[in-house]
Amino acid sequence: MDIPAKYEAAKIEEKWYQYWLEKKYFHTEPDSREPYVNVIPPPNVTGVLHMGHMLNNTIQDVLVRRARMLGKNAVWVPGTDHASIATEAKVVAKLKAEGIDKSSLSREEFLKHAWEWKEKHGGIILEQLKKLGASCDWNRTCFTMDEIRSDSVIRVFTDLYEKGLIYRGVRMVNWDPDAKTAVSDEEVIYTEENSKLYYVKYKIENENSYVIIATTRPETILGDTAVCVNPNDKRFTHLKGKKVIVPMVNRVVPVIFDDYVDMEFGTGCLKITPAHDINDYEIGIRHNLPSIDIFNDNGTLSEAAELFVGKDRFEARKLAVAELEKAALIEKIEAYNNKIGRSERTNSVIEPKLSMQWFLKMENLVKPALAAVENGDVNIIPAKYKNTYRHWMENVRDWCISRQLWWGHRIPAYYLPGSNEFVVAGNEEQALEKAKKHTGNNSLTIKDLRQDEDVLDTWFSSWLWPISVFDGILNPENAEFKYYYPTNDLVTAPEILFFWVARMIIAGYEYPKNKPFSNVYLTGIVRDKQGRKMSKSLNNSPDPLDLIEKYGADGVRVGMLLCSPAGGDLLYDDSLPEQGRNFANKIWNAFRLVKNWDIDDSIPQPEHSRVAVEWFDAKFNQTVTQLNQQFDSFRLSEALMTVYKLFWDDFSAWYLEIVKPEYQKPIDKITYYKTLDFFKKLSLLISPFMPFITEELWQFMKEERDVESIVTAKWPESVNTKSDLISSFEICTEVIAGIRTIRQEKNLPLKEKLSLQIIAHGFYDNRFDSVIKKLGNLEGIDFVKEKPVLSAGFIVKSQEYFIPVGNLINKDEEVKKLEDELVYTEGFLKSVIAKLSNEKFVNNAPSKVLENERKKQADAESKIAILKEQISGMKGQ
RNA sequence: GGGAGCUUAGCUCAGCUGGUUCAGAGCACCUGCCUUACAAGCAGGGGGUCAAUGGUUCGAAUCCAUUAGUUCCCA
Repeated sequence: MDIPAKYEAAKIEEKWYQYWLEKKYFHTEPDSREPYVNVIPPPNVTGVLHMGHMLNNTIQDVLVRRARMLGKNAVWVPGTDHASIATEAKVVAKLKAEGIDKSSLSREEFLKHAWEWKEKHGGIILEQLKKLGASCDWNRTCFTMDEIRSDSVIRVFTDLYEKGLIYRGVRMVNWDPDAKTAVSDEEVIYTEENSKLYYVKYKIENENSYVIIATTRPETILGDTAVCVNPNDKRFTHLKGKKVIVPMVNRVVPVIFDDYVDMEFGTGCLKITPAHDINDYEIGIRHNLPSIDIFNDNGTLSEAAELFVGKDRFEARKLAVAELEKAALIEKIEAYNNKIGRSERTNSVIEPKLSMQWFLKMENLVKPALAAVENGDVNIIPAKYKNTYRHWMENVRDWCISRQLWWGHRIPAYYLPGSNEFVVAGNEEQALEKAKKHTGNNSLTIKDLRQDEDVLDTWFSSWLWPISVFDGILNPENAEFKYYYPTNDLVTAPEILFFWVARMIIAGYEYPKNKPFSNVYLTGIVRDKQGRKMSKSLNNSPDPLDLIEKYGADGVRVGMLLCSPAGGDLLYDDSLPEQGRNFANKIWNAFRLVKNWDIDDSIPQPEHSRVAVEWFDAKFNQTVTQLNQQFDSFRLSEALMTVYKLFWDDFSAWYLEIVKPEYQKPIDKITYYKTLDFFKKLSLLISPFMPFITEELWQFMKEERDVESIVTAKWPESVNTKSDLISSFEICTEVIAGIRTIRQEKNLPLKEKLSLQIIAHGFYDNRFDSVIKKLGNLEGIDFVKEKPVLSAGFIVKSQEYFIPVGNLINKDEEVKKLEDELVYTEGFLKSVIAKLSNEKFVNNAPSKVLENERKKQADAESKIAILKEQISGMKGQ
């Protein structure tokens, strides 16, 4: 057979992926089997694959492929998220580049552009996932804004509204003046930035004195409605009942007293701007202060500011400082570091702003979701995130679900003509009916109603994802939903534990009244070698597709998994996929070796091959048991390493080397077919991690396989094995290593046959002597009573081994080696005896531990005897 | 400021109920090999006061406390 010496992933990956699709191996329908369900965390519809996706989707694919091999009806539902803010921002930017301003377009016109953009760029990421080998059921691909998903969102909104859980209210929100929308707390990133602290003089009314107030935002002085001090602050007791004059606008405002003020900060005297600071807002409510909103939605100053109207807030700050300086109202300016919140999407400085928003009451909704994680119905991996989850759920605030955008699910609230009253309904017709009933005015038409301009937060659609992908909101009784829900494993990043995971659990208990999934596997964050998060702005993220091209999808998958324990960050380096690629090459070459053997029916199976088969069979079965445990506890990195070592160390370095016939000699039939069978079974274990190369090999194994594709093959059974054989083989490997070490130390050529002489003490296990003979390249193994002259030796488990090496022996060196070992062993024995003569230890330690210590003592004592004898023997020579 | 976690070999990490899995793995490193499956390889080897201190215990990487460094979440 002609198989190239280097494995070339690029040549086969595309072929097998197409083959899997044609055969519809990834598609499932409900049947009598147990389902295994995984829904993809929907990537942004216009996004491109980054390293985080690679990690996340590799893990999902490994889980899904193994479940499929376990005989479950495994389905992985793919899809994309409309991602309101991110997508709208991209469309706005694209239009801007074409000279079109969003504000010049109607809502309908803008949405037309947005949909065009989605059609053009949407789903690229899904095509990229195919390159990775993701075994998604593509027929089930969903989009959070397709018909079923949109209708589900609207249905849920109206339902929650009718339950009294959705309300409209004025709230302080995080306003993004660039995107002109409110963003959630979670979407604001706070960082330390250099700014300035301005000490401004406020004149006390009817007095010729001032209070000094430190502020980082002098432009907001225009919105001040009070000055506040701590009631315990003795410096300001004289201000009781006084009023001060706000600079620039000369507004007279009261001095109020509130515990909130930190006496240590600044001058201990705080200006209160209820419209533009969350704490001021709360103080404002407590003290019944008016609130003056001085900003427009785009961050420029409004008419209410009186000064600098129309100027940008940062421009206004400069102007305000100049104005204050002109009036000699600035006492000093200090450099100051403070935390500035910026929008995750636009990087614009967040403006706290009072605005009318829609909210979902969370207090009661979270209760079953909190309980589910506490009682283990939903299992979070790693468990440390349970604490974080609990903390958030116990301190949950109402969810601001409206966004001032166009791309998304428009809020189904319809305002009555000339009024702020509204009805909430699933569509215009229903809204009209409700409006007529509400007003008693039957002449109303659809045109009289005005739908709310806002859309819903993106998470308000993705929180339904595990339900809505099976149409479980609109048709909760449908057969698919009943079969597939609840799903099994959710794999996602810890950063969206709250935005998404927690809310899905909430929705699960509110709608189908059942958990959305049983396990949440939180991956780490992919970082670069310096520990920095991979990001576009740092330009430190490799393009996943380049990596796949360079190392093969299998290589990249292995690379991602090798270093990613659940919840631990992954410090990415090119050496990782390289290791994966090397592994693929190793597998490839092992296969080449086996497939190129000539078989001779007439030769009997050599003894060394017979025991090797017996041993590897035991080792394989033992490893499958271990592997299953690792999978079941989501220790995927460890599982991969287990398979890696089984193939590389046990199978390639030991088993194949034992059974390998001499150059250009044929192999016996029994060993050949046994080896191919091992290869087949090893491929099965490797295939969830490396689906492409294992499929390629599978196709070469036409005679051995029972199904056409490895995708649908059965995961090997684990049977109980003789661990005795495995430990016996370990001794054999130590003996071989001992021989090899002597060969290397004495510079004995590999081709020169040596003889091994053994002084046996007690029972000598000879089961693997044929193996020792072959791999040690020995001409024979003899048992002797005394140490042969001019020989180098070693001890394994109180058996003495010697290799006669003629004059190459350096007596002094050998004696030194033995003496070193003697010193060590005597020290060891001393510590064991100390333990055993400690009465408290003997009385308290479990018998198993005691037994072990006694065995240690016996072993050490016999070893010391041997060493002493050898040393005196050497010296006597 | 409040909360949670982490610190084990040069790097990334295991170490699950305190005791033969107790100091481990992979990579990297060093030495010798182009031994006809694989140099993307083979064989051999070195390397750690388990962050520090104190405590509990017959026994601590493992449990407790304090400290230092670090990461994340919330404000």
